[in-house]
Amino acid sequence: MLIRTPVAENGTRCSTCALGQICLPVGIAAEDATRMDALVSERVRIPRGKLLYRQGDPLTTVYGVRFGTLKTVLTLQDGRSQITGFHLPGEIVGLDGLGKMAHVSDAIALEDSEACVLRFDELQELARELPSLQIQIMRLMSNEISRDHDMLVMLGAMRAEERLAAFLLNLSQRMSTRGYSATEFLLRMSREEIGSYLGLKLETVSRLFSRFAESGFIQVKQRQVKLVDMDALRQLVGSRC
Amino acid sequence: MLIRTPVAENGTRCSTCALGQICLPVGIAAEDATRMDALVSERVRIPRGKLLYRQGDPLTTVYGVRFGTLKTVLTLQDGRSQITGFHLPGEIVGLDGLGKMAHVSDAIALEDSEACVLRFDELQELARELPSLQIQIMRLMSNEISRDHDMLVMLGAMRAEERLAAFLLNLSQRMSTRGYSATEFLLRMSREEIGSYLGLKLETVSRLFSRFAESGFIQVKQRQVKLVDMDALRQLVGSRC
DNA sequence: CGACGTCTTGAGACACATCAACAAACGTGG
DNA sequence: CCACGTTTGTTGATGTGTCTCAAGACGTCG
Repeated sequence: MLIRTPVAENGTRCSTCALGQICLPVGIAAEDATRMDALVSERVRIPRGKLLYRQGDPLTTVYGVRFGTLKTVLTLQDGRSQITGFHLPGEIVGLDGLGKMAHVSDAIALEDSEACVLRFDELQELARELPSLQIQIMRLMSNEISRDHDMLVMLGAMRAEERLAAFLLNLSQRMSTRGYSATEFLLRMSREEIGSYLGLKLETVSRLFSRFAESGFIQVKQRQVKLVDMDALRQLVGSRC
Repeated sequence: MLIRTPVAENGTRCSTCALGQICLPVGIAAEDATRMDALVSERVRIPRGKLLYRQGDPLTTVYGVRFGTLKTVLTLQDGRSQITGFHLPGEIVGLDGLGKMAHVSDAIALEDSEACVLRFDELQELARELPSLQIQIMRLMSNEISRDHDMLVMLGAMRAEERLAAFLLNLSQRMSTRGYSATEFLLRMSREEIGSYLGLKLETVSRLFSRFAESGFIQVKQRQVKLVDMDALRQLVGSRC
């Protein structure tokens, strides 16, 4: 259904990828990185709104986001759903399903996106030979656990205002790591999706945007946001995250 | 501060541990499991209320709970805190700090407990030689991510009643895997701790217990609970988790 | 026995949800 | 390019689930 394209002989792979300092190759020596190139033999394009994988699908591959943005969504039987993450270039998605060898969430593109396909068995195999890769995989998973715990704090202990401020600051930080402006960016997700992620309703999110704008913390025009007073936002959060 | 005891030459180790089918050795062949014995050269006792590790501590070891119950807590600068997990025997704690090589939460004993000390570098080393151990570590981490996502759904999309029902069912299931009764058990945590975990106040938790008891779903006497009508609880949750 | 921590229960407050109307932006096909 | 329907976002009025504050009961342990 999705278009899978083999990577050209001389195409960009891990060892030459611009995301090298964010993605899987972090901390891996140049000579080892070339061995990782064999991992990425194909990529998938995911048009906006389409699913990369679906809850329950057998898991044989995980994915590295190459460009675009994905969301991962967990759906309850009664139809209620929760977005568990927004995924930017350089992030690995699908790791949550490794334990069951089946995907436990849906992954959906928020804009036209592309992902590197990583066969899990090959990844496993190579990790055995490259200790630094093994460490990096564990580090990535550990960081995801740690991020999830931060989210638990947000949902469990913060008020709506604090959650949105933390969300904006977190996004800002991630955009900036990827070479984009830390203060001005385009939200790829709707108010409803932000709400789902933060455990709020879209109306609440919308009101908060308006309130933040009135207070002069941010400027908003549709999905284009500009963080004007990051310190004020930080003060709202009061702390880490 | 905590008492660390070397494991006796002929003491119980991984290959002979009763928790073998829950803990690290899952899926590892008998002859390989004996090699894991070398990993567990000491154990720690954590008396009730004491910390096993603290947010910010450098991470050189992770821990396998041997008996007792631990909670992991994330604290914000303003003092608010969130319990990110309750940990029963056979569970590995500390994995969330691997990425930063420092602990990102406090681990505190809810009752007198004991944990196996696993040096991370040794674990890493052995995982390289035993592919099945490498897989098992990844599986454990993946399961933790997946559990955290389930928690996100609870905190983001469920009402108080549903959260408590899901909590009780989850605890029931975990007790039963460990050979305890699935319907009758002692809560090792206070109402306030349950509340912190579920993103609720202790009064709300207390009221819900009373309400569930009135409805005949459960019987409660202090921390002793008996699940009388599990189907009713499942219906409350309406779904998975 | 008294002192302390834990739990229960009630009354009232408040943050966020719900319901509803409208406005703005977007996409599509003529 | 415009007209149209659809999706997405804004804002207001009202409702409600959970929190807050408070008092008292229970259980535990010195």
